[in-house]
Order: sequence, then structure tokens, then C-alpha cells
Amino acid sequence: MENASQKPRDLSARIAADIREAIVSGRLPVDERLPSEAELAEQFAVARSTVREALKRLAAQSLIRTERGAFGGAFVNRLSYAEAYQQQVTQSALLLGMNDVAFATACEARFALERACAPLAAERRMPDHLATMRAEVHRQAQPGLTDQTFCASDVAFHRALVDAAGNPVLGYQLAGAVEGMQPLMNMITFTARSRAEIIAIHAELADRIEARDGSGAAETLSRLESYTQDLAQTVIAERRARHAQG
Amino acid sequence: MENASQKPRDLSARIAADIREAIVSGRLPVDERLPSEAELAEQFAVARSTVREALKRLAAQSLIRTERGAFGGAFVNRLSYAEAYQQQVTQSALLLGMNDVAFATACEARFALERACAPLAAERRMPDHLATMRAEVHRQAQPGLTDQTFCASDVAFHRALVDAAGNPVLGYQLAGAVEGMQPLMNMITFTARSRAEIIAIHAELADRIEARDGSGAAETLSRLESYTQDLAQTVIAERRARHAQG
DNA sequence: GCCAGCCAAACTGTCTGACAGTTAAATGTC
DNA sequence: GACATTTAACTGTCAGACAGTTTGGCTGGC
Repeated sequence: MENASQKPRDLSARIAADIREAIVSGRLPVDERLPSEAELAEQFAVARSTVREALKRLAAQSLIRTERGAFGGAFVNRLSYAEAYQQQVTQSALLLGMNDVAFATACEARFALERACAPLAAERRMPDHLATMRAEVHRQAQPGLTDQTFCASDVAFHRALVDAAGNPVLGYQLAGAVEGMQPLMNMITFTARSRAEIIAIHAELADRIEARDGSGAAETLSRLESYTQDLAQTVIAERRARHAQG
Repeated sequence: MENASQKPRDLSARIAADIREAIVSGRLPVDERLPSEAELAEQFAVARSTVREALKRLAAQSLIRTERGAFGGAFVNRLSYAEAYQQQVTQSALLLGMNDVAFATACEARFALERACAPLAAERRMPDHLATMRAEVHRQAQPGLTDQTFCASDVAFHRALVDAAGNPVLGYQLAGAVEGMQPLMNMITFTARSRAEIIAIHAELADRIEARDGSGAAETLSRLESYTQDLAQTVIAERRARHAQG
């Protein structure tokens, strides 16, 4: 472990890269305990603070966890779906938010991916998935919802659809597409009329999933995509008009 | 910025969470310079080393970059597609590798997502996408390729397909599904016969993309999925037999 | 023999103070 | 005015210290 590989200029980055490589390659198995900070400092011939910075980098990526006390230290961490899911959502949201990705592009990607779930969801949906979808549709029909709450319920509805596909890997991949897009979706203002339309489409989607009609569900998703795109265009046009005027 | 929020026990984690929140919420815009480490240490009333650990955590997530020298410091980093893409790949590979996800599950997710690209790719493919696909098919037919090289070419082929869809968000989301699965795919041994079969399917896929036949391409992908699943099952069965015997 | 309570050891987390290296801008020099 | 030089504001690294936490072994009483 004494070799300090090539590229990065900073020692702490190099050391982090070294250990990361050992973990990713499987040379350090899950739950393996790394040497103590003092030992690592000696092995890499650096100060303990430098080792600590390296370990914090790895901790930030959930590659290791640290425990205090005797026989504590840094352990290779099993990346759980829950952690990966959360990181996926925030990273996607950040990517979309910081690069001002066109709404159309993000929307197209999101629905393309969601359509990929439709056949599996129709085939495997369980009663509780349907129940969640119905409940969220019902919630969306409540008067007095803020746009944000409406969007949150929208996400929960689609999340149930994805879950219904019964494939955790798919669920993880879609986290970014569905939940990571929420900040973008939040920028849309939903009139009563547009809410009604969306709710109708959601209800139809639930029906088709219940009827195990995968391709029908995919078609419904396509309609929802077009409608969402239209809505967004209207909002953007209005905003532009206001800007030009005010 | 003096408030240290709630949950995590460690100061450096708390401070990192504080700053992260400020970035994600947009309160700190892209390319904004954070206060110097000494100033942050004063504001949070901790030592500089603690601040440094917090900053390293953020750097590991590409939320900030640091520059040395006068007027250097930590700057809010724009998360580029390339960075996000890379993180996506390693995180997916890690998730799959550490949770010994069933090959069938990962494979199903991967092809479901890839089929989602087919219609868009067929519609928008440019000459260079087709050229890349053809070139990789050709490379795959070379004799003497190791399984790893064959897999790498396979990934490049599918990557071209995804790129052809012309949607960077989709491309980013699929990075995990396609490239992140490579370690799992590498576990399959490809006989000459199975390579020939895969190459034939790839060629057909390229044909259909060229012919702008999206649904045909999706069907071909389904065939490739079945064949890959069969191959994997055979490999797993053989491996089991060898284990039982030896 | 057994249990409670205590203590030492092995860790991580944090602090202090120092110095080296790097870079942009201010300053001086011709 | 162009060019070399200093200076100041940073980050990166180091060394040594101490506090807090947890485990395991030890000790003494019963």
C-alpha cells in the first residue's frame, strides 16, 4: 500500500485515490478494517492530518465508515441501495440545476426511462403499489394544494410506478430521472385545469397498470409527456413575455 | 453561516452539511468563492483542520474545487456531465458489486433502459454514431480478443447507441446501467459461438438504427437480453457444477 | 465461580502553531 | 512603458498535544 499512484497533485487526493482503487477493485472487501490513521500515516509517510483528509474524501462517497473507540477505525462500507439512491437524487438534481438543462431535454429523458418500467410494472405490480398510486391521485385532487405539494405527490405517484416494476436496480437508476427532476418540475405553475388533466392521465395510468396493460401504460406515459412539455412551454413563454415587458 | 445544523455528530460532517446545503439550495451560486479556510474556521468557531476536513468532503463530491495561491480558495464547482458521468459509473459498479445483485436483475434493468433509447436513437442517429457501432462490431469479430476486451468493445458499441439518442441527460442516466455493469459482464466467458451470435445481433441492431426502425431496434435489444441471460445462466450453472465437484 | 466496577489501551476527533509552496497583484527598476 | 521583484493571501503539509469513546482485561468482593 506504500505506492502513491500518479496524477493528482495533492497528497491527500493521491492517498484517497489509492485506497479507493483498493476498495473498488475488491482488494479490500466489505467490512474490512483499514489500518489506523497513525499506521496509514506511517505507511504513506505523511502526517496524520493528511491521512484524515483522504479518509474524509472516501467517507463523503460512502466508501468507508468510521467508528470511534478501541478497535474502531475506518471500515469498508457496503453501499446500500438507500444511500446510493439518495446520492443519485442529489447528484441528478445538481447536474440539472447547475447546467440549466433545457426542460424539454430532461423531460424527454425522464419519460423515456419511465416508459421502460411500464411493461415490468404492469406485469408485477402488487396491491400496495396500486393502492399508493390511487392514494396519490386522490391527494392530487385535493383543493388548496401548493404547486410544490402537488409536485411531491406527483413524484410519489411515479415512484410507486417504478417500484411496481420490482427491480431495485431499475429503481435506483430511475431515482435521478424522477426525483432528481423535481426541482425543475417545481418551476411549473399548475392551474386548476392542468391539474385536472394530469390527474385524469394518472388515473388512466393506474387503470392500465391494474389491467396489466404494459404497452397501454407506455402510451399513457407518452401522452403525459406531451402534456407536460406543452405546459412547460406555456409557462416559459409567459415568463419570457413578462420579462420582455417588465 | 454560523449556525451548525442538527444531526451528524462530527463537527466536520456538520460543517460540510451546512455548506452543501447552501450550494444545493443555490444560495451559493456556481463559481462563487467561499471564505478562506481561516475565515470559515473563525465563523464556525473550529480549528482550520476541521474546516479542511469538511471541504475535502465537499471536494470529493465535486461540489467545490480549490485553487492555490493568492485569491485562490474554494469555489463552488459546476458539476459537468463528464464528472457526473464518471461518478455515476463507479457508484453503479460499486452498488452492483457490493450487494451481489443477481445478474438477471441488473441485466433486466440495463436492457429495459437501453430499449428506452432505441426510438430516439433511431430517429436522431448521425453518421458518426453508426460508424462507431460498425467499427465496434468489426472489432468484436477479431480473433484473439480476451473476454475483457470483447466486453469493453461491447460497452463502446452500446455507448454509441445511447449517444445516438442525442439526449445528454439520458446518456448520463444510462452510464450506470451500461458501463457500471461491465464488471458483472466481465464475469461471463464468451465462447467463439456466443461471440458470433452476439456480433450478429449487434449488426442487426446497427442495421435497424440505420433504417430508423426504432421499434425493430427495441425488439433486437430484447433478443440480445434473452441471449445474454441464457449465456449467464449457463456460466453460472457450470460454475456451480465445478464448485460442487472440486 | 461469578459479577460489578474500575482501569488501561487503542482508537478517532479536535486544537494549536508552524512552515513550505503557489499565485496574483503591488511595487520598484530601467 | 515593459519587465523584474517583492509582498500578501492563500492552500497544503507537518508535528505534537489532548479530549472523548469504546473494548477488554483485571481486581476485589461475595
